Amino acid sequence: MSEGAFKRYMITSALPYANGPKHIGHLAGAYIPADVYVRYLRLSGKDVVFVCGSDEHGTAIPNQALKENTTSQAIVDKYDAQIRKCFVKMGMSFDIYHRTTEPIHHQTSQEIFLTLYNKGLLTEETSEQYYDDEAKTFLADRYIKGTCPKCGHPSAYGDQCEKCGTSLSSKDLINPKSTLTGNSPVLKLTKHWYLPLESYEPWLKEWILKSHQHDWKTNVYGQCKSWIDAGLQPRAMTRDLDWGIKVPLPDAEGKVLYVWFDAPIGYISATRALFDEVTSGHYRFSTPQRDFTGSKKDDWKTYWQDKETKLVHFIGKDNIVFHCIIFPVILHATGEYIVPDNVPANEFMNLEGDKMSTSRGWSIEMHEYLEDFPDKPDVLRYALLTNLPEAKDSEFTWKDFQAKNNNELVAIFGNFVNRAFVLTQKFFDNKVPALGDLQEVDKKALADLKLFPARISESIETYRFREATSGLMDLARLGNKYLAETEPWKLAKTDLPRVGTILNIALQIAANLSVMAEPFLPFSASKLKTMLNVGSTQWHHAGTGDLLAVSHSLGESALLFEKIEDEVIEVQIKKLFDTKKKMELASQPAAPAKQEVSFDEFSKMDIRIGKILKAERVEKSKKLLKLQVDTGIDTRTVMSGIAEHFAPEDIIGKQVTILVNLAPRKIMGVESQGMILMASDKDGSLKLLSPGAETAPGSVIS
RNA sequence: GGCGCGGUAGCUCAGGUGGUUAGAGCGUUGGAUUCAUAACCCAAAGGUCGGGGGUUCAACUCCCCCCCGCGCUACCA
Repeated sequence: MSEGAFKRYMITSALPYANGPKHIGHLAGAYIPADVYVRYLRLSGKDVVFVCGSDEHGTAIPNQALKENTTSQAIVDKYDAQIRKCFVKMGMSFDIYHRTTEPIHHQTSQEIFLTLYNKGLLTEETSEQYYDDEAKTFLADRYIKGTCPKCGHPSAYGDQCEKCGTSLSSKDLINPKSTLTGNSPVLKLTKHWYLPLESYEPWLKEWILKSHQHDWKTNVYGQCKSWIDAGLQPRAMTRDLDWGIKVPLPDAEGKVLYVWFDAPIGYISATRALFDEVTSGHYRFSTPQRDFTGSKKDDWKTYWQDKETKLVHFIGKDNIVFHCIIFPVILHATGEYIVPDNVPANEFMNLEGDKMSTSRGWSIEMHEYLEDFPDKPDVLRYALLTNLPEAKDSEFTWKDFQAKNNNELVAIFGNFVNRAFVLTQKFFDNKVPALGDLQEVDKKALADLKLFPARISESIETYRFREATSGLMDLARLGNKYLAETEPWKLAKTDLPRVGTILNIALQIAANLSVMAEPFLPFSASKLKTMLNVGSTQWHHAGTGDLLAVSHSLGESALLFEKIEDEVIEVQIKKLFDTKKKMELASQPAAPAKQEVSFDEFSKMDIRIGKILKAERVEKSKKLLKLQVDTGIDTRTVMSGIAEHFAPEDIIGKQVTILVNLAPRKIMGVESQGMILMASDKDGSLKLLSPGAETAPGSVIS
């Protein structure tokens, strides 16, 4: 459908899962592009509602609560607050940021579930599933490990063996264990309600494969086609869990709606909550970005049920099936709702050569960035926008971030604006000078300027945000080039009116930048408007050379962007590696157990407390220290490979554990008579084993 | 394993339906300039478009095979 066919826009960004902090990859995937799109639509005078909210159900929430030793509610409260705050600081212009734990969402989800149920569109099925008695919960396949029946790999997951690649069902596993408690789970009967996706295949084929073949992105279309061609299966819409939305049926005790059933409905609930709040005046979650005066409580329906509404979901590629197949089928099946016009899913953004992962400590989390760069949300927006993973996975590096800031935002955009301001202050008392006769170069600049709004619009409307962003920067380039060609600073002494004409045009370009930058760099655009002493201007006014009237007084000038020094970037890179190392230490499993030994074998070892009397480096050796140790029995020489971990002077006088009856051995020409015992930490560092309190040398360890 | 998306200059990436000398930004080198946050402006160098076959007057683009990365399948944007 063409743009003109729609009366209003309903825009959603993927609901972030409130089980942990979100990182810049999430911003690049579903948030910044959506915000640019929405800000552009608003500037263009379109009727648009933009919603998001925290996704707070699902099994991972109680699991995270277990990990942090708290309640599920506390987990979602914590991360909802954190994510919410970060989005505000990043300039995300949601009309509402809601929560799926809110009653209105429970109500909406249950209503939709019941609509499907009452229409007879859900099927009931009873099956056996593994149950963990101690955790009192049914176990998803991912939470069961056991021996692979094919290759014998001892820790295959319930859904697939990672060693041989066979896809499994948890019931195939030999000796299954719950990953939550380590217990052997038991099989229990349980009833669930399924959505028979396969019966919507004809409709999906018509809707996606035929009507959206050319306007959906290839990655999205291909993924959908793959699902549809493979043949769809019934999918359970309920789960056995005590955290979530109760299944609204009499015989459904202890069952909740599947999180992927309720989460997308969160978009609808959020819209409902928005209109509740703007009509009642009680603002809890909404931050309306436009005037909703005259709206009615029921207006949310227009945005979700009227065919003239254009619905667009911004998501990451991992969510494609839910937003393109399952949720649309739910919406379609109700017979009441519209389905998305487009789902411009992005691929993933990598970081410094590796996948982003919060659990592996390899990410830049929103709150961390904002703590370190509190006044630079636009710089991150820009760095992400110019490198969005629109067609394939992309790569974020700190050096690139610095270069984008220093070479583009500062050197091209900020610098152009500054040049125009400084010259105007110098020669025209900070007032917009009059426009005289136009020369070829002026006409050319104005003609070029005129092309920008349409060019950038075109990119945004076809979801090419990277291209749109570079279009904006090209406008600043145009400004710089214009100044370089006209060289007003040379003419000041001979032809001031001519200088006025040039600066008038330069300032008009700056004013255009303040309008067209708004979707991309909202904070800087607003700062620039203050500098120009102008209010907001609609998109369709841009492209002209009369945004500023002659003699209009400019406001106080300031630098729009500032350089980021090398040291600042080095700190960030170091921080990244430090965090990664910390997480590795915390998550690395211990080495597997060694073979069993008998007590007799163990008691052959003569392990004692000793005291280091002397320690010196061994020449020509990097690793060895030559130690004199008081073993209680005697004083003996021990060669120990610890020179990379301890300085000799630091360990003199330390009590250690020593194996005294190890066969002597010549090392670097010196006979070593025993072995100092060490703990080798996960990062490879060594730790001395000392008694908890001063102990007499020679004390036997058993 | 099956399926999907990618593999294009030193780096990060564009190249909708095959059509003149394959593009941008950054980086590099050279020039010009000094109003400006040592910034801007101009120019050049730099690519057997992952590898191999095929279709065609013509292939980065279409088809087949192989290699590599990522994703989905299997609740992280």
